Amino acid sequence: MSVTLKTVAKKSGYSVTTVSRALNGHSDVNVETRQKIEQVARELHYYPNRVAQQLVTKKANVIGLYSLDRETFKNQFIALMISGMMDEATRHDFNLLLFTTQRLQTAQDLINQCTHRGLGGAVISGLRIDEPLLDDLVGMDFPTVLIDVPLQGPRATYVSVDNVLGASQAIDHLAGLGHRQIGFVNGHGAAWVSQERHEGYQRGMQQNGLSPQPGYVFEGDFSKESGRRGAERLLKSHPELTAIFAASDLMAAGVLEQLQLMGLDVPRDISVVGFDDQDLCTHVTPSLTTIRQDMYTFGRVAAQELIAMVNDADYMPQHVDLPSVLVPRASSGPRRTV
Amino acid sequence: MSVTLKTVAKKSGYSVTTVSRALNGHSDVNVETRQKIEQVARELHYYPNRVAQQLVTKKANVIGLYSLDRETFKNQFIALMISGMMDEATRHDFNLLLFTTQRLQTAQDLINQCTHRGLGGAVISGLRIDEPLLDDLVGMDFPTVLIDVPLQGPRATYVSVDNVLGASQAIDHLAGLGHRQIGFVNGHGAAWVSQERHEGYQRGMQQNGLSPQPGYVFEGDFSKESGRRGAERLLKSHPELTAIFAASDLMAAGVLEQLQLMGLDVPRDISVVGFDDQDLCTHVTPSLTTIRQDMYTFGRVAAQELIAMVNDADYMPQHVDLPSVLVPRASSGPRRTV
DNA sequence: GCTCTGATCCGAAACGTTTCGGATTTTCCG
DNA sequence: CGGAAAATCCGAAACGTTTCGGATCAGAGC
Repeated sequence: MSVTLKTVAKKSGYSVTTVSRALNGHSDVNVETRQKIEQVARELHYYPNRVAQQLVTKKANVIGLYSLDRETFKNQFIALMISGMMDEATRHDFNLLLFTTQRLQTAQDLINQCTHRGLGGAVISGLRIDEPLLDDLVGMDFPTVLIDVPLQGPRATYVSVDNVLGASQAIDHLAGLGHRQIGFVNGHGAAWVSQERHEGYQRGMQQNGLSPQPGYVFEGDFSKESGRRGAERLLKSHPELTAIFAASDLMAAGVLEQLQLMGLDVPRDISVVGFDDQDLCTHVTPSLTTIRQDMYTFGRVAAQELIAMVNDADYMPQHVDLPSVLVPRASSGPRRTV
Repeated sequence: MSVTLKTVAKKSGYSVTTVSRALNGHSDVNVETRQKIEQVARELHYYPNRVAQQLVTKKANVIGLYSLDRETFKNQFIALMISGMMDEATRHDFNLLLFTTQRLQTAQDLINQCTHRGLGGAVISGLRIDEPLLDDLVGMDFPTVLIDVPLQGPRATYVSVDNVLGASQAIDHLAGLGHRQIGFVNGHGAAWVSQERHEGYQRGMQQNGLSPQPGYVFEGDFSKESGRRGAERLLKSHPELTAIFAASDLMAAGVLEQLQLMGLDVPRDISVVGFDDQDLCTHVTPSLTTIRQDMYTFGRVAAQELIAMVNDADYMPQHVDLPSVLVPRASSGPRRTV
């Protein structure tokens, strides 16, 4: 059968206890003994049974990623995040468990589910800002890291970029190119990042001495189609616009498509800036100027904070704002001088 | 603390054994007793501890996805597959574990690692065809499903599309549009799909009465950059080409870029067909005609076969060839009549 | 010589579940 | 009514690990 501590004990002539302590680096075992045991363990290809380990220590070396929005699986957002979490998890010898849920239960149920699946903590992605569960979550004694939803507690934190800053960087960039009438295609209001990016848009406009008119803002839903609709609507009612900032690359791609459909040349007639820096930025023509957020690092940092919490009950989790950087490409250019 | 079988037993007045059997639907427990116990369990919010369950039953309700090629995390390939696996896993009340490994060990080591992490079986993605581990894998008594690498055994199978057919569909499409000189930008030879698609290219040419010249084939590496190089090289040495088939969408995007750089109009001067049907097909201009393979279903089917193997030691795993379908878009058109 | 200390090892209990084998009670049938 | 069969329940062992509380022994200090 499989090789267990008992097998190693029998072969090496020591007791199960000693073998365990030797392999775990405890101090009360002779150095020669330890070496002999390690030797035998290696020969026998011994791996500790994580399940048994977990059962007794109750320290679950497992973290989970709870994804509430299945749509995100269609873009590379989630894949890069998973990639980052995985690297961090293997570095700490943790396992990474994945799951989704359609309908949400109470915070307590969610945590019960996690606990009994053996999770030590969870990263939750795709929560809506109006989720009632959110308020309860902060009080729970279960390590949690949220993605792009603000929450701070003794056992909970979140990671995001400074979306206000990111959006204002986009506006700074456009204003620097001479644009004064800048439209904004936002994501849906249930996402926290939408609120933040909207504020960033406003602040950016003001900082550059421009007046953000309410009519310059269109609320989309992060889909490409909504980007198209946004561009159409904004330009129909405000033909004076010379630039559009979209709160996601996908929507920006829709904007580009629609503008070209309307016979406008980007960036000669009108500039476009997106948000995220997904691969599609370089596939689209013209290539898309955007605000980059590094999703791989999102995953790493989230996993890092989570693991720190799991390993140390007293660890005070830190909120991390990752940097957002402007990536200039071909879709933005100087304002056309009439 | 946490509520266990013992808690329920004490509260309900029955023994741990009976509670366990009641909750698991065994027949030797009175229907009234069962109801009473279920009632108590519900009141107490009892969830069985999966870890303890796993330890004793040894039936691990956990499957894993082993990803060997980190690059795939950059495209949506893997995300969709994960999504499909997840749905199938939750449907069967299985957990989904994720991990990668940089360097490969022996098949035995790999399986040991999996087993001791509590995995009941694994989906392996990104294996190279020349991987020495591959030969050993077929003999192992560990449920395995490979993605896009052929392997059949009592405890192993693979899922893929019929890549020969897929590629020949692309050629049929182009030949049907009147093209006779069709170039081929392939992926690297270490991928099984490359060999298959190459054969499909040849077969497609022959079926349509065309002679596949060796010089019409360029070996890339699935990257966009290699698609650009491929287009450049092929057209420099064979300017008579009126169509190019690329073995992935990403390479096709590179081909498109290069062609436009060379002043050629797609599809007026030259047609392009890709493979995969990733989202970028619709972001690129002109939108990309391609051979669609449904990665979400890849994941579902892979998980399905795997779970069947885990649940039933006698289950004979089936190889599944998913359908490939041509998705005509704007990048392919009739051959230009001179 | 006697206790004390430190080094080294081990037995047994515990984690929460399933299951084997048996115990007890009830029902059924000739 | 006797006994077999069925229904219902339970004790104890097992899964593989960690850890608590010793046990043993050598050497040190007096």
